[in-house]
Amino acid sequence: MMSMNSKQPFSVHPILHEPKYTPLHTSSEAIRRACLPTPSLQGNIFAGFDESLLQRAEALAAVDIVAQKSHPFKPDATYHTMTTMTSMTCTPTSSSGHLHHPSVLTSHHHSHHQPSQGLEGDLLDHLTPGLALGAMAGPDVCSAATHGAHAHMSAINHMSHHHHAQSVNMHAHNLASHAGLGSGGVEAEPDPRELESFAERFKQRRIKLGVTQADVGAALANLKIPGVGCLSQSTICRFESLTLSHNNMVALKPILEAWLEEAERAQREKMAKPEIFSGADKKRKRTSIAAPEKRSLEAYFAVQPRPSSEKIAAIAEKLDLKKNVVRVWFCNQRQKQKRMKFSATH
DNA sequence: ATGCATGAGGG
DNA sequence: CCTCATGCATA
Repeated sequence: MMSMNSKQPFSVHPILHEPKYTPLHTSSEAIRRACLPTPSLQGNIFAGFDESLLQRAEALAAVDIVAQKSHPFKPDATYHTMTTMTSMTCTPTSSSGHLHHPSVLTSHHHSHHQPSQGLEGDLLDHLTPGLALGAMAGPDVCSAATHGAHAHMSAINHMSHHHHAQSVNMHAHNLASHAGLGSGGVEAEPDPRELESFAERFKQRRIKLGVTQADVGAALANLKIPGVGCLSQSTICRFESLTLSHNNMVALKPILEAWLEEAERAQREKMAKPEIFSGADKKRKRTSIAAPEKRSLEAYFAVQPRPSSEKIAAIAEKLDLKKNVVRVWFCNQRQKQKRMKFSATH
């Protein structure tokens, strides 16, 4: 009977949506650009001979894997997994599919184009790839069920069926830092070190409270902070591990900080309010790109992080993957690369 | 903890 | 189509 879930973040941020709401953006943007390896150049350069480069990259990748083990299976494994509508322990599986957000910053620029090339007859023979990936994790600290020690108010509050906007964006909390900008300085510095230490402290205090990452995400809605809904376990996890973009980290920090204080305060008064949700919706599918294909993609990415649509199609065909899968893979790879570059720089 | 996916927003 | 912030599904 009650199958509505609780997490649903919506509410599109009324506030935070300024042209560039935070000074951070500015600086981060600048940083981003600085990190970029001359995009325009790349385009030109590769336009000329990317084909051969790709072939070589592929060959290299192939060679590399030869030494690996064998993998008798097929590359692309897109599994389906029907719905397991069982309500998990504590996963508040969100109700409707997805919700998205207005994004906190959204500032970009970009002007690149595609040279559009032809295909190449590369020899993608990933013979026996074999992946010996070890998924380490050590102590699974994040189990699902946990004591629900949240704040006092309950959680669920809404149940809209439409996936629609959510927004967890917060915005501006300008940290008037001491950046010495004189007047009008809208820039503030997020200071990576600060964030890092905060993330660490956050995690520890969270654990001390006996709350899971998922719990934190769901509990955020209780804070009723304007423009802030709940967040997923993934996001909380990424925050703690600093695997979010710098801007994202900066934006989330004040929110999580607020939650932490509220949670600790609530604990003091011994209040517990377990949230139990149940709900089953549609399952999303997650394509699994096999190791050999992944290696090929990485090889392509190395020479051309932003392949044209045509090239993507060609690669997709070669690897026997859906074009969209390949496109998304490149998008995600770019995001990842960006984060890595940032952390490497700081 | 992460991989692949969705979608808003901007061009 | 891209970038970004996020999330479901998974390993």
